Amino acid sequence: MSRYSASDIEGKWQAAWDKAGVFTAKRDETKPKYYVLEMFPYPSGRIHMGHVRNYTMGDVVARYKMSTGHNVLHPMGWDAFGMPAENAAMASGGHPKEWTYNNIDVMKGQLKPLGLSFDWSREFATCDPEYYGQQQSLFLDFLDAGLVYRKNAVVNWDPVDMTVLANEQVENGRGWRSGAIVERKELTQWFFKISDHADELLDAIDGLDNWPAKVKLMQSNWIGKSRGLEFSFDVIDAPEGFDQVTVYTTRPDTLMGASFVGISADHPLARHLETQNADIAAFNKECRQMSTSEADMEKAEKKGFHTGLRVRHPLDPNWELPVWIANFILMDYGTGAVFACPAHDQRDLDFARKYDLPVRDTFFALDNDTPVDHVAFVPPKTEKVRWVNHFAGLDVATGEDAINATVDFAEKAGWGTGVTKFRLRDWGLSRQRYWGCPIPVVHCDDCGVVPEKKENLPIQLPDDVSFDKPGNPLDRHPTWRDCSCPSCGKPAQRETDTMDTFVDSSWYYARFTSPNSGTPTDLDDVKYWMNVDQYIGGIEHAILHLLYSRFFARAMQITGHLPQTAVEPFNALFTQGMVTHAIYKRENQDGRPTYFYPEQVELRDGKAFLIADGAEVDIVPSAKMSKSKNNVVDPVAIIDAFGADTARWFVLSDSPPERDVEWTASGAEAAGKHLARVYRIAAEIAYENLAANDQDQALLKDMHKAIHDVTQGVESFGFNASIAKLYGFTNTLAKSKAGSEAKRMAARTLAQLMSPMTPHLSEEIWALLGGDGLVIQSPWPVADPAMLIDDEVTMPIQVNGKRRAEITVSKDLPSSEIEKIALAQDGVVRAMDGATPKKVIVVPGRIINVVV
RNA sequence: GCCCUCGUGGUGGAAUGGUAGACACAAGAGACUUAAAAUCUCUCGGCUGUAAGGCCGUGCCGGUUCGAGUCCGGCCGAGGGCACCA
Repeated sequence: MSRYSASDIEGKWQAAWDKAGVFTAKRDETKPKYYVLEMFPYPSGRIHMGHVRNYTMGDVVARYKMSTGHNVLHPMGWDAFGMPAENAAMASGGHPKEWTYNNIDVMKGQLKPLGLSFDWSREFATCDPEYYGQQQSLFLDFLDAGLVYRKNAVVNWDPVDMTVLANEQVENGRGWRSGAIVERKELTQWFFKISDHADELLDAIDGLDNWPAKVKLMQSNWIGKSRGLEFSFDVIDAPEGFDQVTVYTTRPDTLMGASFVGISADHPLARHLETQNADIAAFNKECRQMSTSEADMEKAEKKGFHTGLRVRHPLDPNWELPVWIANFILMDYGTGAVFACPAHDQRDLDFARKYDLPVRDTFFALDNDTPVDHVAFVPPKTEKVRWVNHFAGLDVATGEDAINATVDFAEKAGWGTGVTKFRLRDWGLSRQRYWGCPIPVVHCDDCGVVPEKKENLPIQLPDDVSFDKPGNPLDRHPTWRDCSCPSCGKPAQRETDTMDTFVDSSWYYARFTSPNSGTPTDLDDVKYWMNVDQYIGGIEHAILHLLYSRFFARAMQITGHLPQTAVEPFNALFTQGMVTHAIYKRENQDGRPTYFYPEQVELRDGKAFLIADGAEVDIVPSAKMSKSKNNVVDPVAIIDAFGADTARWFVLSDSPPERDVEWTASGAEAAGKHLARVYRIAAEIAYENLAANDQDQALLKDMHKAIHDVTQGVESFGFNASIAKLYGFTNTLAKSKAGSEAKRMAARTLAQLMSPMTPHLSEEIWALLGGDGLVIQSPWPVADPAMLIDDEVTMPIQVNGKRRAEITVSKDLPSSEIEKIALAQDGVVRAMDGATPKKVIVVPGRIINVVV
């Protein structure tokens, strides 16, 4: 009997699957289709544990669905545009294209040995001209349908490198290369009109039954529908054209607590004032010297500048409020102006205290005049509150009524309007970078912005570009921009901006259904395959990627690229947790950190020491694995040492799939040992002589329980639970009596139940035990419900909630009998200490609780 | 700062409101072996007790309940997202 050797069997079975063509998806109207998709990877260079975890989970689902009679589509491709390729080109002088395709080769070579059930015939990379050409075609259709438009928007601008920076390239307000203080700069950019669909995208969340609740909540919050009041303050001694300042508030009930009006530094009034007043100009400039990241803005010190202007309170013409420019007010949300109520908003309160502005109480206790001192006090929807308003005096109402009453009053009096607003902003897709999909439009002196003709697509990226200086090389390419106007034919210039890489990943799922189609999608194919039945990916994509994809599905439906039935792209979503690892770092003298790889570090007594110099380094526990932090772990070593099945089994074991998992090196070896044990047990069974017709009932019962539990685990993404049951079933099998037909059948069933997780080993032992054909093509075993019921149940007995004894009784025994037996138990009698029970709770089959 | 999530033995984790710690890892003891590896068996939350048993225990404080790891409120800590990282 030979030892288990992964390297001997894994290649063999992968070849067998290829030969049988089991993973090549073809339309087949006679079978139910099942489309399982994992978020495709960015080709960063090497696969990491997160990829292995993600694709193994998808593979389990895909293989399980194949076994249950589905026609499965399980494709794989590459999200291949993006900044790292340009960064690499700048750092080491290569070309982004070469870097990207090399990485794809390497990573595909690393993925292949895992034996994943991908239909590789559908593979594409988003940087393939065939793909981004179709994306340009989609863009033109969206443009035609009014789903895209141009407007000004701010970007992070590095004044030294003269280039646009991504938020991640801004470090403490400075450009990552030049170290220059970053400025905000306005550029004309392209936008998708996602906000037109805000309400619908929000409403449709309710129908996403198989999405995680937290993702739905995050999306809802992100879309951020709010009801509020929009109204204007009259400006006293207003500058020409600025008679009023319009504000939006979701808390009109706090209007009597107003203490000042705040406007954004980008507000038209602020922009006007800075032309009149150098101090205001300086303050606004300071406000604009801030990253565009919302987190940075919110964390920055709250600062303001009194404009000297005053406005009249709408409820009291004699009440004047000062107008301040404040650095925390976003021009992009609402009207770019707010009224501040420091009594009920922490940020307003901080601001008021800093600049010595009044704090006016608006809410009071029901029975006395004590103000509600809670700064973030939101009146409860259903309970009544006492609050100050100027149209009805001190009044009592529920919070909701208070808000509605103010809106009603404002509308009737004619100084305000109840409006619905969304936090969701339109999606800016323009990027001033080379390695992305060119936006297929032309700028003509006579005709303005003109869409490129479809027959000229794809507009391909030029290969002869240099990355020796920062900025977009398309801008400085000698000839690429030159073209003729698609409308008038005169010499014109191409747009040099490329598309946000989120565009690429917003429709790839549809392209996988017909990757070679001459149009973005083939209608027959999308009708058959869409929607994605199960989408699996990282929780870090919970908002942007998923929301953009949902928008794209709608836009593609409007433009006829998806059928009416495919409004939502993903029927079910599973968000896996991240693979995390400690970060080892050391602060340099200039304050910037240096990161070290795990293998450069030695761990002693919970501290980390750099092997090179023996000195201690800082440990940041449990952070997302990230290339830039050097805390990635390479799974290839594990695959090489133990085989694919071990790596797969290992990443599925122990941790619940949705939870983050801290990577530790131990454990892979144990997984390998277990698989070797399974092989050994199966091989022993295969060579046993069969005794006559021996039915091992206990073994069969456990087999049916295993079928039930493993199936349930796989169906509900409880892979760790499935594996725990498989361990238990393996132990039962190992200890069961040799030579029974039942044992052989149980071993074959074990092979089937393990096959989604360890497909190679399963094929091997399936064949060893005389299974028919390939295990991947065998129908999934079905549990016999009769075998799942135990005749006897063990029930704990509690006295006042503390466990004192347990009894084993027939499952059909009436509660009154159970109660009698329970009360007679030694432990129960002792705990009751002579008292008579007040109450005895018997939960049949579960527990008995005696209350004394 | 805002939105979201998580917190259980030495470790990963299990537990439809019903026996907390399943299943594993690590550790310890033993069997086999000349020896080692491999394999197999046993022990394994803390305190206490010869034992039977008892007390404590799911980040902290409080609440609901016959019964709370689970539900509710408030804290503390860690992680993810915050629109140009993918």
